Amino acid sequence: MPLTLKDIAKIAGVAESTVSRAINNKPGVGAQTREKIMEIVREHNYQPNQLAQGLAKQETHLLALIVADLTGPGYTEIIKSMEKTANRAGYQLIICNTDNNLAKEKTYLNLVGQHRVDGAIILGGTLANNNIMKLALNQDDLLVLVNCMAEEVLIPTVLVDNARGGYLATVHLLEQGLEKIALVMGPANDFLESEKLNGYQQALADYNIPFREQLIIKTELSREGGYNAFFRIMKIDDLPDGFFVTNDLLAIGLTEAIKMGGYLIPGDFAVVGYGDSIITAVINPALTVVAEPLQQLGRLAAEYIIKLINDQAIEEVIRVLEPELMIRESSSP
Amino acid sequence: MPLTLKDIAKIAGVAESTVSRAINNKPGVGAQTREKIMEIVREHNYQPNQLAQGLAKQETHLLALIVADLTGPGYTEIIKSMEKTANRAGYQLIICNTDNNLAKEKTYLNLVGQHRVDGAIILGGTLANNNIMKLALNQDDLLVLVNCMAEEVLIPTVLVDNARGGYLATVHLLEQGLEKIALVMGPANDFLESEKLNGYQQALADYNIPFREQLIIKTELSREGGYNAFFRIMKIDDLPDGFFVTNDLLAIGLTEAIKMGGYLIPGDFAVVGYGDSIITAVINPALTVVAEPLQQLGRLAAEYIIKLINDQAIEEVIRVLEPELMIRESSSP
DNA sequence: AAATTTTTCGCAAGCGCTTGCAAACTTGTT
DNA sequence: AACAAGTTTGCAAGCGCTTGCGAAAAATTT
Repeated sequence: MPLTLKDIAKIAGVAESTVSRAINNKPGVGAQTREKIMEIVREHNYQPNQLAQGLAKQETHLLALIVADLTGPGYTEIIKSMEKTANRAGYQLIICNTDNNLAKEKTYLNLVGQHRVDGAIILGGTLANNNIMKLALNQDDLLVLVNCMAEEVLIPTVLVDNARGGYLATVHLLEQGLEKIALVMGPANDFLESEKLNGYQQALADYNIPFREQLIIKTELSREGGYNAFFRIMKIDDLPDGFFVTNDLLAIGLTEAIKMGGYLIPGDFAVVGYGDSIITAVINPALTVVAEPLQQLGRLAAEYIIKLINDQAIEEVIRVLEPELMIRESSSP
Repeated sequence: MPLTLKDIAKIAGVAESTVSRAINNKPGVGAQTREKIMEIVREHNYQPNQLAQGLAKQETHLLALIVADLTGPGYTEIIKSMEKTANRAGYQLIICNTDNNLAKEKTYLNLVGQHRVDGAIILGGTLANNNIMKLALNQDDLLVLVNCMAEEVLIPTVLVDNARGGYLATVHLLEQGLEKIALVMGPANDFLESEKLNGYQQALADYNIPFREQLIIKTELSREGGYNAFFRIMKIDDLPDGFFVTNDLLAIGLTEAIKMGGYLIPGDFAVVGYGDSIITAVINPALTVVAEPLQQLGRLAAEYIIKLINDQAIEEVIRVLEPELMIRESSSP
């Protein structure tokens, strides 16, 4: 079994408290004493027991990362940068994949209450606008939201301006001279999705193109959803000339369907996707997309929660990042 | 601040020890006392402080997931199932992304020594065959390896039979009547990669096809690597008629290069990839691949480490799973 | 050289929980 | 009714660390 503080103290011939202060380089230890202690610590490769440390200081240096589905688009990129930032500040991330399962969500949210973690980050999903949140808030747990929105309550949040993203995508298509732009999106009860719709509508308005309900296809966020969406839209009278697709899986399905129908991209239909996942880059043709600053999302989220833990002020409680249009083949003139 | 055991004890009018025993449903508590206590616990929504619990019991119920790069192919799928299994057994996973950085690797491996976690899982990467491992082993830390191999030392490991995978892929191409099969792979110092090469050679031997060194292209595991590999191989005298590519990024680059060169897949060149990532499924043409049982990998790894922690026996210290060939368009006759 | 300030260090309590052991209480047996 | 055997409960120590406070030692002042 490993050495304890007490052991080191005995070896050094000083009190535990002195060793503790030396290690955490706190004042109140003489220079030579400190050096002697540190020497012994190095020599024996002593590692403080973080559990005991945590208990004494009432902190775990652990953060819960609550996410509905780890395999979500771009999540690993976000998480990587989150982990990096957290780690630099001495925090670890623990994975909480909820599978959209209410019971698991509750359990995980409880980690904060159990003093298992110092704070939690909720990444994506619809958990945030759930009534669970209120429970969590009662016990003034520390939370940060990433790429999702809480209703009613105000929680520090980092997200991308999806309305802007929708606007950029739509304007881009309009600028190509297209006027009949279809929007293929996920369920509208998802805040992120409805924002994209807003951006789309705003763009149409700015270009004086009338909004046509027919051109909006709401479907599940999957490849099949995208595939079927195309054939659904091909049944309307006045066919579209361009597509704005709000999700990479949808985009894959849609492009497959278009090609299956014998049409050309961007010749017959221009397509703009959302999210700069590798997938949208490798399909043929490479998709023009609205790209999100994934690393920044992760970094900011980590910074926010750490600030919260350390009682530091947060500049903007709702931090909105700008998306960017990446023009590739699927929408070239 | 939340309630403690002491508070509950006071409310119930019993000793702390009794509450503790009741909560952990240990024997030695009368039925009615237990019920009364549990009632109070529920009513006040008491949650034991896991830090204190851990300190007293000398366990954290935390597992370190050490991975070189979270965005690795199929990793999220593995991790998801790992997390699920661990969670069912009451363990949490903490993310340790090393970025192939030696210092970070050391730090993370130390987590075990610091009593920060009960055990660690190393996923992929080349950390395992590093000399760091010996350090880790000194202190009889609990480790499990997934999709990587340790040299010299024997550590419980779960991996896919990559030789078999290479064999399956090559035989499949041979069965299509092809005889000049190029192998595009990553660095051969990676055990997984060299195993695939072994399988490839075995297949050739079984079909009495002479092995030609020229047909082996070793490159970095990236899209560019795959792209360049094609043009490198097109310089040899006797051109190949099929490709076995050991990595999805390589495969993307390679197929791009082939198409760029004006060739058809599978008409001019059949291609078989490795790893059933969504990427290989969505590119055109959809790639025939050797698929790995990702979920099983994750589940077994979690089971292994938990067994180790609980001093239970592990059936097979090196557990080898079977890959499977998924035939799609890129290799159809 | 004495008195004062400053620095260095150790004592002991405490963080919230578990657990061995002994005390108190049941129950059953003769 | 008395005692053995078993059950239920509480006491107290301990897990490894931090930290406020007072004592001892060193440095500074007069």
